[in-house]
Amino acid sequence: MDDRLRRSMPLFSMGIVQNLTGLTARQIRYYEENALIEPERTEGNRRVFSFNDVEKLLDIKSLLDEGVNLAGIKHVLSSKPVESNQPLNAVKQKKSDLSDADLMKYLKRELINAGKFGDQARIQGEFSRFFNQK
Amino acid sequence: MDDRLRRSMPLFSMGIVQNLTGLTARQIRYYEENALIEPERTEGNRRVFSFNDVEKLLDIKSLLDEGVNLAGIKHVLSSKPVESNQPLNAVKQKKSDLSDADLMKYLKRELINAGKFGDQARIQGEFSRFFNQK
DNA sequence: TTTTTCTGTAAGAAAAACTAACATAGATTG
DNA sequence: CAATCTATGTTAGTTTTTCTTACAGAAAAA
Repeated sequence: MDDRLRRSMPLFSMGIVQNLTGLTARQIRYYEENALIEPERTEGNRRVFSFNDVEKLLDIKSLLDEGVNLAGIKHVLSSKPVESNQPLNAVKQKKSDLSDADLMKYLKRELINAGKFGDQARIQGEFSRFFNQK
Repeated sequence: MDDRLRRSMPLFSMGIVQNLTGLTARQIRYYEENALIEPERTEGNRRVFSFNDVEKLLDIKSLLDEGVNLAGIKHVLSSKPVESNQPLNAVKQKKSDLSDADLMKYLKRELINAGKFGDQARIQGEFSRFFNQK
């Protein structure tokens, strides 16, 4: 639960994600169009990506490099060890009587265990993916 | 080292940081103006904040809540990495341009918060700092 | 060959972010 | 007390970033 929330928290803007992944905006939007990712939106309709999204984009990238097409990638991703494919909205639904502010507090509280990020045990996790790009 | 890179990596746009910290853009810019943080810039001059920046902003926020002024906060932040090991004299030396009152506030705060900041945060890493705010 | 897939590019619009300037309540200082 | 300083709000005008939509084309698939 903690993990799912943390990973689906909207954090990164389009520009950042382009830098992080090396993908173009066009590609990223196309993958969204094909339901491979579901970034949140700001009030003004700007995309905001989560760890989950970025991680998926990196997966997509490397699978594309291997010659897998989008249809194949979609299958690979959907059969991936769950963690969380759920966008924040799904969580929001469950807590439907919470205001956004309350949800924020809730998230922050729930994310106490985010220290896992630094753990050796999670060396395959998203952080190493972000920062050990080759 | 790897850690330092990660923590100083530019990741977050202004809007995200406002959400993450609850501070206004005006405040954030003002703190930068006063050299409390040094976010990177995009080619187009937009700020891009690191984990470090966000963490500092959260520190600033909670110190402000405690009544410490920016001058005091500046000193607290600059001495933070070694806060618990630093002998009083060294602190006093470093803070020679602080008024006695400010120094008093600073010291009091250090005592009161001896455990709040450092320990848990140091163990769990920056993420818990982000999301464990109250 | 024809169609589909994936990405590029361009145009126009809107959001987000920037700087600079002025305003001000609450502290601090003389 | 008056003057100044601090920290933040607000507004205006500008620039950057992002958005959608549409058209184009190479490569792969049918």
